[in-house]
Amino acid sequence: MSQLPPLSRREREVMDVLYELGTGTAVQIRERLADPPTDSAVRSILRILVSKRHLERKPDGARYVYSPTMPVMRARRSAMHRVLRTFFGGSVEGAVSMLLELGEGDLTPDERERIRKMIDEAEEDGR
Amino acid sequence: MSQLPPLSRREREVMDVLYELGTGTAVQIRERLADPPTDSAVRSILRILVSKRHLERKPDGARYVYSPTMPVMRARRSAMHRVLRTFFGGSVEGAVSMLLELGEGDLTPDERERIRKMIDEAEEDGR
DNA sequence: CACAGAGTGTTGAGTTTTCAACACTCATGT
DNA sequence: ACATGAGTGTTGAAAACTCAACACTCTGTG
Repeated sequence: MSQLPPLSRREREVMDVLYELGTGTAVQIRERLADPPTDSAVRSILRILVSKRHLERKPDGARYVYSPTMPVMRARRSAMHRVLRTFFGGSVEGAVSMLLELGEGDLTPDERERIRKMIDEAEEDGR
Repeated sequence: MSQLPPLSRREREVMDVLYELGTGTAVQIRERLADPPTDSAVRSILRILVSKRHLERKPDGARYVYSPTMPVMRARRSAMHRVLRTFFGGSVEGAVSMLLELGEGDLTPDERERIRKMIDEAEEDGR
């Protein structure tokens, strides 16, 4: 896929936080970690992630702001693809069904309409 | 969520294989692993996963058959939920859009119809 | 029954992760 | 200028991971 070194558990957790946040400082990231380690532990992990090319960082005044090197879109695609294959045997129908179930409640009529429209469009593009 | 001990990288890979297969022996699992370790390494991991209660095993003649302790449905739900939150900010619409894109090609008109129907049903259930 | 083959269990060691403690840097306020 | 606070970097050691080597168990076949 992208040939980056694999991640340890903590590293993955940090990446998840950053994909959720888009961008963040060491402290912001620490705040979001389950069972948070110390400050310096978080920074060690961040330094490793930078060296593995999973993250990049930019100075912002006195501190650093970290962000994923892999574009969000690609990460999204690959995360969803993995879940689709692993847990739904590749069945889009099954996966959508689960999503609708999860979204039950906070799914507006508006959204539903747009989803219908997307299916229609898929119909046309579909080879 | 379910309070099981966290997984290492290899352990997660093994779990993924078993969720895809449903059930498998040490050798079957090894065959499916990327960059496969030795036989005994796989069994070490399996033993650890059993002790962590992520897997259970049943003797089947001379060998063991391993399977996840967490029901597939629950694992599916939680995997999809994580992706939805982490990569799509909770947006069902965004996630469905990605799925349709991924499924482009092998999505039959039949399936599309059933997906439409699911949305209609979600409409009624929707609180 | 013995033996070959397929599968499993255990041990111990090298490697990687994880982290606390401590030192540093840079702004800001006094 | 100096103290303070918020942020960062480095180190080294404990814990966890990964695995090869070897020993074991079971099943079927001659």
